[in-house]
Amino acid sequence: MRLTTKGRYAVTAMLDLALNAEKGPISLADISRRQEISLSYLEQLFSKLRQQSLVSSVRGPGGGYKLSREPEAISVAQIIDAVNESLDVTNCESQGNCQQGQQCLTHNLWMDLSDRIHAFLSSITLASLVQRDEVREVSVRQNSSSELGLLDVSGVQ
Amino acid sequence: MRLTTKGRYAVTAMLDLALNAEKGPISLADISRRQEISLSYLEQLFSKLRQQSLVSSVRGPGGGYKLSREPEAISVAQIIDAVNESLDVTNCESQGNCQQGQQCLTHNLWMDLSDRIHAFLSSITLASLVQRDEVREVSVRQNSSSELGLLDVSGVQ
DNA sequence: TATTTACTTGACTAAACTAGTCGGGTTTAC
DNA sequence: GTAAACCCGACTAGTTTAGTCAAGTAAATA
Repeated sequence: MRLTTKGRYAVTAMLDLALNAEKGPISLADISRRQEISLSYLEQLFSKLRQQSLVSSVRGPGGGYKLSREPEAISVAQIIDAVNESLDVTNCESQGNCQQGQQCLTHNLWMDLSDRIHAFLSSITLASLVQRDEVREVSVRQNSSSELGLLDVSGVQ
Repeated sequence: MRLTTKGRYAVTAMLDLALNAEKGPISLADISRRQEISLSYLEQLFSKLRQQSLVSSVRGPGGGYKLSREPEAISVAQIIDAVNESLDVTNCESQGNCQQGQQCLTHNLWMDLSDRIHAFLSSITLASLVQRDEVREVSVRQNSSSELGLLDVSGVQ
Protein backbone atom coordinates (compact mmCIF):
# COMPACT_ATOMS: atom_id res chain seq x y z
CA MET A 1 0.00 0.00 0.00
CA ARG A 2 1.05 3.48 -0.76
CA LEU A 3 -0.80 6.64 0.10
CA THR A 4 1.25 9.60 -0.98
CA THR A 5 0.95 13.10 -2.32
CA LYS A 6 -0.41 11.73 -5.58
CA GLY A 7 -3.58 10.35 -4.01
CA ARG A 8 -3.96 13.29 -1.63
CA TYR A 9 -3.59 15.77 -4.51
CA ALA A 10 -6.22 13.91 -6.52
CA VAL A 11 -8.73 13.97 -3.66
CA THR A 12 -7.98 17.62 -2.91
CA ALA A 13 -8.41 18.62 -6.55
CA MET A 14 -11.68 16.70 -6.85
CA LEU A 15 -12.97 18.35 -3.69
CA ASP A 16 -12.02 21.73 -5.13
CA LEU A 17 -14.12 20.87 -8.16
CA ALA A 18 -17.06 19.92 -5.95
CA LEU A 19 -16.77 23.09 -3.86
CA ASN A 20 -16.59 25.42 -6.85
CA ALA A 21 -19.02 23.53 -9.07
CA GLU A 22 -21.49 26.39 -9.42
CA LYS A 23 -18.86 28.51 -11.21
CA GLY A 24 -19.01 26.28 -14.25
CA PRO A 25 -15.98 24.40 -15.62
CA ILE A 26 -12.94 24.91 -13.37
CA SER A 27 -9.55 25.34 -14.99
CA LEU A 28 -6.54 23.47 -13.69
CA ALA A 29 -4.84 26.85 -13.32
CA ASP A 30 -7.47 27.80 -10.73
CA ILE A 31 -7.04 24.56 -8.83
CA SER A 32 -3.28 24.96 -9.02
CA ARG A 33 -3.54 28.44 -7.50
CA ARG A 34 -5.98 27.56 -4.74
CA GLN A 35 -4.51 24.22 -3.74
CA GLU A 36 -0.86 24.99 -4.49
CA ILE A 37 -0.37 21.99 -6.73
CA SER A 38 1.89 22.16 -9.77
CA LEU A 39 -0.15 22.71 -12.94
CA SER A 40 1.77 20.14 -14.97
CA TYR A 41 1.31 17.58 -12.24
CA LEU A 42 -2.42 18.28 -12.11
CA GLU A 43 -2.58 17.61 -15.85
CA GLN A 44 -1.12 14.17 -15.27
CA LEU A 45 -3.59 13.42 -12.51
CA PHE A 46 -6.62 14.69 -14.44
CA SER A 47 -5.66 12.59 -17.40
CA LYS A 48 -6.21 9.55 -15.21
CA LEU A 49 -9.32 10.94 -13.54
CA ARG A 50 -10.81 11.53 -16.98
CA GLN A 51 -9.92 8.03 -18.17
CA GLN A 52 -11.81 6.68 -15.16
CA SER A 53 -14.80 8.91 -16.00
CA LEU A 54 -14.67 10.78 -12.72
CA VAL A 55 -14.41 14.14 -14.50
CA SER A 56 -15.26 15.51 -17.91
CA SER A 57 -13.47 18.29 -19.69
CA VAL A 58 -14.48 21.36 -21.68
CA ARG A 59 -11.81 22.61 -24.05
CA GLY A 60 -11.14 26.10 -25.24
CA PRO A 61 -11.24 29.42 -23.42
CA GLY A 62 -13.47 29.39 -20.36
CA GLY A 63 -13.14 25.62 -20.34
CA GLY A 64 -11.94 23.36 -17.58
CA TYR A 65 -13.08 20.30 -15.72
CA LYS A 66 -16.24 19.33 -13.90
CA LEU A 67 -17.37 16.27 -12.00
CA SER A 68 -18.97 13.78 -14.34
CA ARG A 69 -21.31 12.53 -11.60
CA GLU A 70 -23.09 13.82 -8.54
CA PRO A 71 -20.68 14.39 -5.64
CA GLU A 72 -22.78 11.90 -3.65
CA ALA A 73 -21.71 9.21 -6.10
CA ILE A 74 -17.95 9.79 -5.91
CA SER A 75 -16.06 8.31 -2.99
CA VAL A 76 -12.54 9.05 -1.83
CA ALA A 77 -11.65 5.40 -2.44
CA GLN A 78 -12.63 5.73 -6.10
CA ILE A 79 -10.47 8.80 -6.58
CA ILE A 80 -7.39 7.22 -5.03
CA ASP A 81 -7.94 4.12 -7.10
CA ALA A 82 -8.23 6.21 -10.28
CA VAL A 83 -4.71 7.59 -9.89
CA ASN A 84 -3.30 4.10 -9.38
CA GLU A 85 -2.65 4.23 -5.69
CA SER A 86 -3.59 0.94 -4.14
CA LEU A 87 -5.34 0.64 -0.80
CA ASP A 88 -4.38 -3.03 -0.65
CA VAL A 89 -1.92 -3.66 2.17
CA THR A 90 -1.12 -7.29 1.31
CA ASN A 91 1.95 -8.36 -0.60
CA CYS A 92 0.01 -10.85 -2.73
CA GLU A 93 -2.66 -8.36 -3.77
CA SER A 94 -5.25 -10.25 -1.74
CA GLN A 95 -4.65 -13.47 -3.63
CA GLY A 96 -3.40 -15.47 -0.65
CA ASN A 97 -0.48 -17.04 -2.50
CA CYS A 98 2.10 -15.14 -0.50
CA GLN A 99 4.15 -18.16 0.57
CA GLN A 100 4.74 -20.97 -1.87
CA GLY A 101 1.22 -20.65 -3.25
CA GLN A 102 -0.27 -20.67 0.24
CA GLN A 103 -1.08 -17.99 2.79
CA CYS A 104 1.76 -16.41 4.71
CA LEU A 105 1.57 -16.09 8.47
CA THR A 106 0.12 -12.60 8.46
CA HIS A 107 -2.06 -12.71 5.35
CA ASN A 108 -5.38 -12.33 7.14
CA LEU A 109 -4.10 -9.47 9.26
CA TRP A 110 -3.30 -7.42 6.17
CA MET A 111 -6.55 -8.45 4.53
CA ASP A 112 -8.46 -7.20 7.55
CA LEU A 113 -6.62 -3.89 7.51
CA SER A 114 -7.16 -3.45 3.77
CA ASP A 115 -10.87 -4.07 4.22
CA ARG A 116 -11.08 -1.49 6.99
CA ILE A 117 -9.28 1.17 4.99
CA HIS A 118 -11.34 0.51 1.92
CA ALA A 119 -14.61 0.54 3.82
CA PHE A 120 -13.72 3.81 5.51
CA LEU A 121 -12.69 5.65 2.35
CA SER A 122 -15.62 4.22 0.40
CA SER A 123 -18.00 5.62 2.99
CA ILE A 124 -16.71 9.14 2.44
CA THR A 125 -18.05 10.94 -0.60
CA LEU A 126 -17.25 14.34 -2.02
CA ALA A 127 -20.73 15.42 -0.95
CA SER A 128 -20.06 14.49 2.67
CA LEU A 129 -16.75 16.38 2.60
CA VAL A 130 -18.36 19.49 1.14
CA GLN A 131 -20.78 19.52 4.07
CA ARG A 132 -18.06 19.54 6.71
CA ASP A 133 -17.70 22.85 8.49
CA GLU A 134 -13.92 22.92 8.47
CA VAL A 135 -13.80 22.15 4.75
CA ARG A 136 -16.12 25.08 3.98
CA GLU A 137 -13.99 27.35 6.14
CA VAL A 138 -10.75 26.39 4.43
CA SER A 139 -12.45 26.82 1.06
CA VAL A 140 -13.57 30.35 1.91
CA ARG A 141 -10.03 31.19 3.01
CA GLN A 142 -8.57 29.78 -0.19
CA ASN A 143 -10.95 31.70 -2.42
CA SER A 144 -10.29 35.02 -0.71
CA SER A 145 -6.52 34.44 -0.60
CA SER A 146 -6.27 33.66 -4.27
CA GLU A 147 -8.54 36.55 -5.26
CA LEU A 148 -6.38 38.93 -3.27
CA GLY A 149 -3.27 37.48 -4.85
CA LEU A 150 -1.79 36.51 -1.50
CA LEU A 151 -0.66 33.23 -2.93
CA ASP A 152 1.60 32.68 -5.91
CA VAL A 153 3.02 36.17 -5.45
CA SER A 154 6.00 35.94 -7.72
CA GLY A 155 4.16 34.76 -10.80
CA VAL A 156 6.63 32.09 -11.72
CA GLN A 157 9.31 30.19 -9.71
CA MET B 1 2.05 6.63 4.66
CA ARG B 2 3.89 3.66 3.50
CA LEU B 3 3.13 0.06 4.40
CA THR B 4 5.47 -2.18 2.50
CA THR B 5 7.36 -5.42 2.76
CA LYS B 6 9.55 -3.90 5.46
CA GLY B 7 6.73 -3.51 7.96
CA ARG B 8 5.10 -6.78 6.98
CA TYR B 9 8.40 -8.65 7.39
CA ALA B 10 8.92 -7.12 10.82
CA VAL B 11 5.45 -8.16 12.02
CA THR B 12 5.84 -11.63 10.52
CA ALA B 13 9.24 -12.13 12.16
CA MET B 14 7.96 -10.93 15.53
CA LEU B 15 4.99 -13.29 15.27
CA ASP B 16 7.38 -16.12 14.46
CA LEU B 17 9.23 -15.29 17.67
CA ALA B 18 5.99 -15.35 19.63
CA LEU B 19 4.90 -18.66 18.12
CA ASN B 20 8.21 -20.40 18.78
CA ALA B 21 8.95 -18.77 22.12
CA GLU B 22 9.06 -22.02 24.08
CA LYS B 23 12.06 -23.20 22.07
CA GLY B 24 14.30 -20.59 23.69
CA PRO B 25 16.16 -17.92 21.70
CA ILE B 26 15.31 -18.11 18.00
CA SER B 27 18.08 -17.52 15.48
CA LEU B 28 17.50 -15.27 12.52
CA ALA B 29 18.53 -18.21 10.33
CA ASP B 30 15.46 -20.12 11.59
CA ILE B 31 13.14 -17.18 10.93
CA SER B 32 14.71 -16.72 7.53
CA ARG B 33 14.00 -20.36 6.66
CA ARG B 34 10.45 -20.48 7.97
CA GLN B 35 9.29 -17.09 6.73
CA GLU B 36 11.40 -16.95 3.57
CA ILE B 37 12.94 -13.60 4.40
CA SER B 38 16.54 -12.79 3.46
CA LEU B 39 18.83 -13.29 6.45
CA SER B 40 20.75 -10.07 5.83
CA TYR B 41 17.55 -8.12 5.58
CA LEU B 42 16.31 -9.63 8.84
CA GLU B 43 19.52 -8.45 10.47
CA GLN B 44 18.72 -4.88 9.45
CA LEU B 45 15.18 -5.14 10.76
CA PHE B 46 16.18 -6.73 14.08
CA SER B 47 18.74 -4.04 14.63
CA LYS B 48 15.86 -1.57 14.73
CA LEU B 49 13.59 -3.85 16.74
CA ARG B 50 16.33 -4.20 19.33
CA GLN B 51 16.96 -0.45 19.48
CA GLN B 52 13.26 -0.01 20.26
CA SER B 53 13.48 -2.67 22.99
CA LEU B 54 10.95 -4.96 21.35
CA VAL B 55 13.40 -7.88 21.31
CA SER B 56 16.51 -8.84 23.22
CA SER B 57 19.38 -10.87 21.87
CA VAL B 58 21.50 -13.75 23.14
CA ARG B 59 24.87 -14.04 21.45
CA GLY B 60 26.96 -17.10 20.78
CA PRO B 61 25.98 -20.63 19.78
CA GLY B 62 22.39 -21.48 20.62
CA GLY B 63 21.71 -17.77 20.77
CA GLY B 64 19.15 -15.75 18.94
CA TYR B 65 16.37 -13.32 19.70
CA LYS B 66 13.40 -13.35 22.00
CA LEU B 67 10.59 -10.96 22.75
CA SER B 68 11.59 -8.53 25.45
CA ARG B 69 8.01 -8.27 26.74
CA GLU B 70 4.90 -10.39 27.01
CA PRO B 71 3.21 -10.86 23.61
CA GLU B 72 0.13 -9.23 25.14
CA ALA B 73 2.14 -6.02 25.47
CA ILE B 74 3.39 -5.79 21.87
CA SER B 75 1.04 -4.41 19.25
CA VAL B 76 1.38 -4.52 15.50
CA ALA B 77 1.43 -0.73 15.45
CA GLN B 78 4.50 -0.68 17.70
CA ILE B 79 6.36 -3.11 15.46
CA ILE B 80 5.66 -1.14 12.28
CA ASP B 81 6.68 2.03 14.02
CA ALA B 82 9.95 0.44 15.19
CA VAL B 83 11.11 -0.18 11.63
CA ASN B 84 10.34 3.40 10.66
CA GLU B 85 7.25 2.85 8.62
CA SER B 86 4.79 5.57 9.39
CA LEU B 87 1.07 4.99 9.76
CA ASP B 88 0.48 8.71 9.37
CA VAL B 89 -1.35 9.45 6.13
CA THR B 90 -1.08 13.23 6.27
CA ASN B 91 1.50 15.23 4.39
CA CYS B 92 2.24 17.50 7.34
CA GLU B 93 2.77 14.66 9.82
CA SER B 94 -0.38 15.63 11.66
CA GLN B 95 0.85 19.14 12.35
CA GLY B 96 -1.85 20.92 10.38
CA ASN B 97 0.52 23.34 8.66
CA CYS B 98 0.00 21.79 5.22
CA GLN B 99 -0.92 25.01 3.43
CA GLN B 100 0.90 28.21 4.28
CA GLY B 101 1.00 27.31 7.94
CA GLN B 102 -2.70 26.50 7.99
CA GLN B 103 -4.71 23.37 7.32
CA CYS B 104 -5.14 22.17 3.76
CA LEU B 105 -8.56 21.28 2.45
CA THR B 106 -8.30 17.59 3.22
CA HIS B 107 -6.25 17.67 6.42
CA ASN B 108 -8.95 16.30 8.70
CA LEU B 109 -9.82 13.51 6.29
CA TRP B 110 -6.28 12.14 6.44
CA MET B 111 -6.14 12.68 10.19
CA ASP B 112 -9.30 10.60 10.58
CA LEU B 113 -7.90 7.83 8.42
CA SER B 114 -4.58 7.85 10.29
CA ASP B 115 -6.43 7.56 13.58
CA ARG B 116 -8.47 4.62 12.33
CA ILE B 117 -5.45 2.74 11.06
CA HIS B 118 -3.51 3.40 14.22
CA ALA B 119 -6.37 2.36 16.47
CA PHE B 120 -6.89 -0.84 14.53
CA LEU B 121 -3.24 -1.92 14.53
CA SER B 122 -2.79 -0.88 18.16
CA SER B 123 -5.67 -3.15 19.14
CA ILE B 124 -3.94 -6.18 17.65
CA THR B 125 -1.22 -7.73 19.80
CA LEU B 126 1.10 -10.61 19.11
CA ALA B 127 -0.84 -12.58 21.73
CA SER B 128 -4.11 -12.10 19.86
CA LEU B 129 -2.49 -13.17 16.61
CA VAL B 130 -1.02 -16.31 18.17
CA GLN B 131 -4.52 -17.32 19.23
CA ARG B 132 -5.97 -17.14 15.74
CA ASP B 133 -6.73 -20.54 14.25
CA GLU B 134 -5.41 -19.77 10.80
CA VAL B 135 -2.14 -18.43 12.23
CA ARG B 136 -1.58 -21.64 14.22
CA GLU B 137 -2.33 -23.70 11.10
CA VAL B 138 0.16 -21.79 8.96
CA SER B 139 2.73 -22.06 11.74
CA VAL B 140 2.36 -25.86 11.93
CA ARG B 141 2.76 -26.06 8.17
CA GLN B 142 5.88 -23.88 8.27
CA ASN B 143 7.52 -25.91 11.03
CA SER B 144 6.92 -29.23 9.31
CA SER B 145 8.01 -27.87 5.93
CA SER B 146 11.26 -26.47 7.22
CA GLU B 147 12.02 -29.61 9.27
CA LEU B 148 11.49 -31.75 6.20
CA GLY B 149 13.68 -29.46 4.18
CA LEU B 150 10.90 -28.69 1.74
CA LEU B 151 11.90 -25.06 1.69
CA ASP B 152 15.29 -23.66 0.88
CA VAL B 153 16.10 -26.84 -1.04
CA SER B 154 19.22 -25.73 -2.79
CA GLY B 155 21.12 -24.60 0.30
CA VAL B 156 22.39 -21.37 -1.13
CA GLN B 157 21.30 -19.22 -4.09
C1' DT C 1 42.24 -22.21 24.04
C1' DA C 2 40.39 -22.96 19.34
C1' DT C 3 36.50 -23.18 16.93
C1' DT C 4 32.11 -22.31 15.72
C1' DT C 5 27.73 -20.16 16.00
C1' DA C 6 25.32 -16.27 15.94
C1' DC C 7 24.65 -11.48 16.66
C1' DT C 8 26.36 -6.50 15.04
C1' DT C 9 27.56 -2.85 12.08
C1' DG C 10 28.28 -0.27 8.09
C1' DA C 11 28.89 0.40 3.31
C1' DC C 12 27.12 -0.47 -0.95
C1' DT C 13 23.53 -1.17 -4.93
C1' DA C 14 19.90 -2.11 -8.71
C1' DA C 15 15.42 -1.16 -9.51
C1' DA C 16 11.30 1.26 -8.83
C1' DC C 17 8.70 5.15 -7.76
C1' DT C 18 7.52 10.05 -6.75
C1' DA C 19 6.82 14.45 -7.89
C1' DG C 20 7.65 16.84 -10.66
C1' DT C 21 9.45 19.68 -15.52
C1' DC C 22 9.41 20.62 -20.44
C1' DG C 23 7.92 21.02 -25.00
C1' DG C 24 5.00 20.41 -28.07
C1' DG C 25 0.61 19.69 -29.67
C1' DT C 26 -5.16 20.28 -30.36
C1' DT C 27 -9.64 22.42 -29.56
C1' DT C 28 -12.69 26.20 -29.33
C1' DA C 29 -14.52 30.94 -27.80
C1' DC C 30 -14.14 35.42 -28.98
C1' DG D 1 -6.30 34.35 -35.71
C1' DT D 2 -5.13 34.43 -31.30
C1' DA D 3 -5.28 33.15 -26.80
C1' DA D 4 -7.12 30.11 -23.22
C1' DA D 5 -7.44 25.88 -21.99
C1' DC D 6 -6.96 20.90 -22.37
C1' DC D 7 -3.90 16.92 -23.99
C1' DC D 8 0.19 13.95 -24.35
C1' DG D 9 4.65 11.96 -24.11
C1' DA D 10 9.32 12.17 -22.83
C1' DC D 11 12.44 13.22 -19.49
C1' DT D 12 14.64 13.62 -14.66
C1' DA D 13 16.56 14.36 -9.84
C1' DG D 14 15.95 12.47 -5.72
C1' DT D 15 14.35 9.00 -2.53
C1' DT D 16 13.21 4.50 -0.99
C1' DT D 17 13.06 -0.47 -1.09
C1' DA D 18 14.85 -4.68 -0.61
C1' DG D 19 18.25 -6.36 -0.61
C1' DT D 20 24.00 -7.93 -0.76
C1' DC D 21 28.57 -8.06 1.13
C1' DA D 22 32.32 -7.80 4.29
C1' DA D 23 34.28 -7.35 8.50
C1' DG D 24 33.78 -7.49 12.75
C1' DT D 25 32.42 -9.03 18.28
C1' DA D 26 30.56 -12.17 21.92
C1' DA D 27 30.02 -16.46 23.98
C1' DA D 28 29.34 -21.70 24.29
C1' DT D 29 31.58 -25.87 23.89
C1' DA D 30 35.04 -29.33 22.65
